[in-house]
Amino acid sequence: MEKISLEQLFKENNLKRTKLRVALLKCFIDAQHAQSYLNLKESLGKNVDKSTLYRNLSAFEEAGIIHRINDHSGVSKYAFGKMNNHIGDHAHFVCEKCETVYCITKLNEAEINVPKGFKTKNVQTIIRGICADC
Amino acid sequence: MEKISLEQLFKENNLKRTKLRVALLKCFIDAQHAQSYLNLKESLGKNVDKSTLYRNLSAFEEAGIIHRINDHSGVSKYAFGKMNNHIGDHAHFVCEKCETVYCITKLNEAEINVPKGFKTKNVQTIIRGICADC
DNA sequence: TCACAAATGCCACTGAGTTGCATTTGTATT
DNA sequence: AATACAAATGCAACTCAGTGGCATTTGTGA
Repeated sequence: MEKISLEQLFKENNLKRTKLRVALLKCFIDAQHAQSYLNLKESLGKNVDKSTLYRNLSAFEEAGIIHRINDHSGVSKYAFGKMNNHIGDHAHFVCEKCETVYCITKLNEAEINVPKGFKTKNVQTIIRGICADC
Repeated sequence: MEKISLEQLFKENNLKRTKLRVALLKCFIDAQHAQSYLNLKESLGKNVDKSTLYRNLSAFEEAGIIHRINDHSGVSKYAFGKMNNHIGDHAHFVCEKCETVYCITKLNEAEINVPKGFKTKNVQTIIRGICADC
């Protein structure tokens, strides 16, 4: 767990330091798991605007501050840190009981046999199972 | 490519043989790639009812005749055959240019390091890249 | 403190997928 | 073949995640 300077994050990415953004980043830093729009809205208080929140999530994602996770639940989840697009570098574990999404790093590289003529750019892996808490 | 008896499929799964279902199954048998709701509607003619089509897709999925694929595009795609839920058994290749989804079988087993206390049930893999046709 | 782009809030919209319900159709039985 | 009943269909209205337009507000650099 390394220390993060919010001010630096904003500066580096040409993002204005608004109250919502500070609160939002804190949510991500505090969160040990991936957060959905609803999780975040809950944490931030009910009076957060949907569009604004989604726009900030997109902005943060574009800046590489967070990454979006599709866990096949139908709602996107977001987690702190840049999604590394190299093969076998980043996987997501979805608990079938509590639906919590964990980011799993340093997954062994999987040798993927794609047919001739196909070019692999990146591989995303969803592992379903039961987490340690359940 | 093995021969498939439609009648048998219907019988085995207690599904009534309706015109739409026959046509729908033919779409899947003919299709070399995964099909979205819109693809199927296109193939079947515009006057197909949305609910009915979706209900049939669910019925076929439940019967194990087709499987649903989440390729992270926001729309589900469906392909003939049962999705095998064993680790490393079935992956999907999504072309970044034409958005076609290919089912890739016999992918080498990936050794997944999940943290202690986590129990893996199945692994789904999405490979993004460029297909042979693009 | 001024000026302006960027961010916000509100509202209406899109698009995938679902649900309730009345009508129709496939099939098993007489 | 006629019947009877469950299953399938068609239609309309709905849910829910996420987006887009636009007027207002706010952060920041000059």
